[in-house]
Amino acid sequence: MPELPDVETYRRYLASKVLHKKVADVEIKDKLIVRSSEMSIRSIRGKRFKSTARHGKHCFLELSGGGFLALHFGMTGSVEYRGSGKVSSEHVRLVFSFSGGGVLAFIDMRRLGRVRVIKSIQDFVTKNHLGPDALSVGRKDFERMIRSRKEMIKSLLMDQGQIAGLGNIYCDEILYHSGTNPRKSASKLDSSEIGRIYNSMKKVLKTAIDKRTDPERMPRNYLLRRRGKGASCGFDGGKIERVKIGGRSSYYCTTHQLN
DNA sequence: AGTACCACCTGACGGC
DNA sequence: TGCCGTCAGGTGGTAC
Repeated sequence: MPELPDVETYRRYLASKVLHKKVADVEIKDKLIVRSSEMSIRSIRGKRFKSTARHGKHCFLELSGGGFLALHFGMTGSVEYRGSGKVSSEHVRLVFSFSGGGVLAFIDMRRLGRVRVIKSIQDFVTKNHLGPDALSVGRKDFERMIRSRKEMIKSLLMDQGQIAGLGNIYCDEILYHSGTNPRKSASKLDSSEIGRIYNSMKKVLKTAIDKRTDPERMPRNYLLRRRGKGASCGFDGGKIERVKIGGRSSYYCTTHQLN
């Protein structure tokens, strides 16, 4: 479930579990997810994780001696630390074991995740054409970006090259809160509506991170708790409908998002 | 530039 | 029970 709030939750989890521990061994259980040389991944042996960072849906662990381990979770990726014993999942793809005990596993059922070693986050962001992080982008830049495009607002928000971090679930959530039809052309949004989208984006992301993306803890009226057959809007009881946008299922309220 | 597909992957679920 | 299509919160490529 890895969009920005999930990845931020993983980042905090990693910061609390694996910092400053010495990596005693690295086990690559699935070569498919390793997207830099196996050598570079193996060379983490003997190093420590110094700090954590995140940009959009990418999580970074700084390595002692330079460089970063970059994690991307695809559709089903996650990380799990065990102080003792083994990680039980049958989809463990990569395992770091620490001196003095403990293991960190990268788990990914669908194998769409990617793990690599990089030199600098800045270069990585540039090379991968990532836009500014959705949590740090400023209102002015956000509005300029929206106004420069004609595509459907949802597709635009999903585009990692424009803003990094938003995926299918949270784009729907944000537009549901701002009362914007997901199919509306970005260039047709006026300043006040862009402001509503911007504010919804920040609020939704912060709420999700605060609740650690646990659906049970999220507010009842959130759309992500109402995806599915015959659901009704948490604001006005309107009918929630599903349509395809950019090939992805999109849910919206046929009452307050009709514009 | 915007959109519509296809591909990469695995698994769950509903219909017959 | 088995098979089949569809769907799933990601990204990258192609072609019109």
